[in-house]
Amino acid sequence: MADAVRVRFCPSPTGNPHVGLVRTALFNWAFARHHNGTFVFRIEDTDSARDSDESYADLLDALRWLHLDWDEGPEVGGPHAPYRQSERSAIYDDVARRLHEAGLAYECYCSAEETESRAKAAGRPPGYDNHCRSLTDDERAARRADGRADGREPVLRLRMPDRDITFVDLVRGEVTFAAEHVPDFVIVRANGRPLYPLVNPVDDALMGITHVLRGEDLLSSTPRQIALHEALGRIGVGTGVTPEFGHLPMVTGEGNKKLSKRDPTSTLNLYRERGFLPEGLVNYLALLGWSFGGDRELFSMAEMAEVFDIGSVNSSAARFDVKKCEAINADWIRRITPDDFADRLLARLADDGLLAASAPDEQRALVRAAAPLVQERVTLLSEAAEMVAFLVTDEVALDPAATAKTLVPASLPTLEAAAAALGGVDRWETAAIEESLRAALVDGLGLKPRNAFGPVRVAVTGRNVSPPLFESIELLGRARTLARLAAAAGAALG
RNA sequence: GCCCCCAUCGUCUAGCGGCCCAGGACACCGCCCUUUCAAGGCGGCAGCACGGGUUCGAAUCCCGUUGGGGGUACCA
Repeated sequence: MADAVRVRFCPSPTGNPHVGLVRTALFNWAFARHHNGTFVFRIEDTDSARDSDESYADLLDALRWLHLDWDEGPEVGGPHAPYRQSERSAIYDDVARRLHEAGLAYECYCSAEETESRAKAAGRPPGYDNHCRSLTDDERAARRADGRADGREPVLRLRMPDRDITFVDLVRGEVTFAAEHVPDFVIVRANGRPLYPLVNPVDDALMGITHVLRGEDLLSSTPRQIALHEALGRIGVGTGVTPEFGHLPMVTGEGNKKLSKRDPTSTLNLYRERGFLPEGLVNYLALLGWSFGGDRELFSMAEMAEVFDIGSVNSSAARFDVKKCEAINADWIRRITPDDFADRLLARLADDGLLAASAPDEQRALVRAAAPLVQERVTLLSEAAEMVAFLVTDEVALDPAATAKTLVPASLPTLEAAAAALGGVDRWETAAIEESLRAALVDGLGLKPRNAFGPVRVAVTGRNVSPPLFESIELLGRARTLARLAAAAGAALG
């Protein structure tokens, strides 16, 4: 199993997870599952100034909610634990020391100002000029003495090979960076703390990662990582095999800019709060840069994993379209079983504080009975909850806009006639309810159905939008229905 | 500035030389159904960025232009 696929998802715990991050996790997950490989989850928390435990917890919670299960990583462990880089500093210190001793990395005292002024003086574009790379021992000692005198500690830079670096990107094909455009880069800060360009490849090497699938924003850092992998191979860290790289297209927002954690519309939690199903969100995200084939757009994660092929991933950026995401979610709401939907609706009601934990079983039963009626007419779980809320309260909350428009003095006769008709219904069931209401309002008062049932709907459900009216009335029961009709009549009078 | 990547309807995409005067989905616009909202049905609008090649033949291959994006940190 030497060539078993091992991929990783390695976010840094800063801020809220966003949908672009989720897409990267999803593609890694699908790739691993497709190849019966291993999906490693690693936390890159090497920047103590920006990392937070809260964000770390959010990350785990997010992956769990999305059903992106990991084989190795936080809370599940694995042969390469620990999986939080903040707990691996001894490893990085050791590797950095060995790279230095092997002459593959060197100390550099150049400040940013020095580097900049040298570039300007030489008429070169900004960037490090490998100044300290080829110092003689004497010169190096002098730099060190100078630095110490100024109270400065050196950074450690990796020595880049003097050749162009070409690699075959899994989604883009061959990519080449000329040697002169990739200067020696810092792998350890002056304060001794390792940097991402070091720890990321070190852990990939140590954890036996075979394929690196990440965002296109990291494409130009690839030659540095390849150089580092080669250096690691030389000092015997890891397998000595450089992983293959695949750069996923950016997920963009308005203005076609890369989605950032600061963009509120990109925050995963926003979609959770709005009542997206994880299946719907994931399904939509899969469509960003990849397609199932055969004009098919609706599929489960398992189905995706079956056919996922990194080579067929698009190379151009994709815009996150909330409308389309909602449409896919709506399809998913219709796709899950009625029982499943009812369970999630109940959970949502509880989360929204609309259904107390102590609520009687009859209320839960009412919601279950109403669930199929709303399952085919909502886009989000939050809408469904709003739509059935009238069933689990004694007094319905009348929507002000609906009330102002519909519960007007002119609708008084309608409400009274409806109450009278419903009071006389023998068998309290949908068909009889509809029959009596039609007879009283449409035939009796000569109203158009639209005008006849509008006030009744608002009176009973509190809103203009509700589950089908007659079914709703049946579920609500006679007593509560009549009470609401009476209350609405009062509201109609002002 | 320099480096790298990208380019099919408004958006996501199918298309990997002839099956395409370009297919699907979302959005949008009509109509039907209808107790609201949906769902469903039918129809419509709309695209190969531009210019050169290669070829009997190009959305598909090559070059250039333009446009967009990413990177250029002692962040990740």
